[in-house]
Amino acid sequence: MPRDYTGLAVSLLLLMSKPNSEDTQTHDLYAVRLGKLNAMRESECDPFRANCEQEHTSAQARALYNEDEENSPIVKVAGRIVVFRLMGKAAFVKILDREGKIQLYFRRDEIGVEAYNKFRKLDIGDFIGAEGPLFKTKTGEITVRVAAYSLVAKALRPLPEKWHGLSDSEQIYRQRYLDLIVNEESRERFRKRSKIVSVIRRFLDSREFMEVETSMLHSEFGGAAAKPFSTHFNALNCDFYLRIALELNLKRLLVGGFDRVYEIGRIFRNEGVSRKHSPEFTMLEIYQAYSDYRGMMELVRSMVQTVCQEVLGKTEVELYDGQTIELGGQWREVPYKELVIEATGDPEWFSRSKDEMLARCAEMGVESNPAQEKFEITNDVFEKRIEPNLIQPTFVTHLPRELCPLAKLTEGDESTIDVFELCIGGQEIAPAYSEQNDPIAQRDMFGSQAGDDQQNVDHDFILALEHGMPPAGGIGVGIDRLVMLLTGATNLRDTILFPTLKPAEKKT
RNA sequence: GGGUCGGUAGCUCAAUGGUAGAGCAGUGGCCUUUUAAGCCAUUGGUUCUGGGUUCGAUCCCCAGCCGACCCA
Repeated sequence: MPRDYTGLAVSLLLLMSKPNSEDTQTHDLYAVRLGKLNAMRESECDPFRANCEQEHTSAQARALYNEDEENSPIVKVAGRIVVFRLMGKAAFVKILDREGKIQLYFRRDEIGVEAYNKFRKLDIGDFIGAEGPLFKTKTGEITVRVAAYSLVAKALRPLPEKWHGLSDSEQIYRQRYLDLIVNEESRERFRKRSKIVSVIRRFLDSREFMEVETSMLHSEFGGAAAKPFSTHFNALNCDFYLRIALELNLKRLLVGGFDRVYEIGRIFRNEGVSRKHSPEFTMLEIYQAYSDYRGMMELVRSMVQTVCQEVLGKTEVELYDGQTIELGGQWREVPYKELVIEATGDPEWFSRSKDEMLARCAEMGVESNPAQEKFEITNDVFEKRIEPNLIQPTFVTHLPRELCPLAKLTEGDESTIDVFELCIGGQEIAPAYSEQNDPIAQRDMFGSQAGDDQQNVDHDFILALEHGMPPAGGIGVGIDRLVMLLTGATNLRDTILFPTLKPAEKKT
């Protein structure tokens, strides 16, 4: 008994509307394929088989080839048809599996007339399994000479164009699966992303860090300066925020005695989207007790070098604009103030008045809002004139204390904090601190930052600090940006499988 | 949020103020080592949506939707 009455009904409709289906043709690609599917069902050939053995991936099969073709091993492969070249009584087909493509050669005199005629009706996009010995074609391509095959899953929709792939960025994001099928560089980029994350885990595990998962729903938002998304918890009848950082919970774990913790997780910031910003993105935060920002320098350098070496096989990265970044060896280290003085050409910059700073900004073509504080104006200079030029890996150290309320002050210079910002390829990749563990200083810092709005002070976090937190170094690494760097992607969304988009208009 | 550009066949793209075209995909035929296979024939369109100008708009104008890029 047919399970799919809808399919049956549609096929009946098709039969009724196309009495001479032999010589009429329909232009609707979906209907054509649905017709083939129903014809298969009628001939007791299941177009969606329960399973199919894939004994060899495309790469494994190819590796089994040897020159003695007479005694070639039999391989069993399975995948989606992406190339279909029919040449009368023989055909070349390429299938795509998780490791790539492999070519299959079908001959009518080898698989039999009946099987061959069924084979001819297959479509690009269908999944098949096939087995047979290996041989090399005239042009030297290792190919499976198919002895037997079976359709395992029918595709009812056509794939995008085989040569140009999918180029409409909207469709690439909305129907990522199509992008992954037809755009090899995209497939490769996401494989690399996965590998990057797994190497990071192995690296941190080898240094005895413990991976944790902390809550995403927060009743206070903190740990960063960003606007949160809000949501509502019905059962508790209260509002929550989606987390904007991992920081405060991980430090609570330091208080709790987990000396080395990290979390790789999604965080959410209710701000604009751009080439470098996404409302949800993946953050790695690492906290190590009995360390400080200098310890984090060694950690992150070693981690990035390990990841790069294992994922790319070298420590050199090429940017999309042709520039080369060398990630090997030691990295440059330079204080923030030094870079600002260099960029403004003013050794007395930090003792200038606000008006003098604004005047210099105007000269340099840096737009700055006069309502801002001096440290904010200075940071405009940093973000617009300095950061974009930090192509080779650079630790920018000793930022002004106002820029981060959660770090320790530098001994001997209370205007700066014990932090660095790692910049590579003109982008901020990772900020790291000697974490503030003095609850009194932390409360003061929150207070001065929050101003009159005391609601922004996370009292529960202060309470945790009051129980004592060991000295620690902490670092946050933007995974998406690291992936951008290592894959040469020009856009953050190209590193995110399903980037946030407005819902498409509903079509029926 | 502001500016610029784009939306045409399933996909990649042309074109025009006067009945919208190609390549790929599809369909039918030829073809037993192809490499974007080839050859012959052929189907396929709410030109994003809604207004306006016009005898006539896919094209010009306005608004909207969606996206990309740049700026904030």
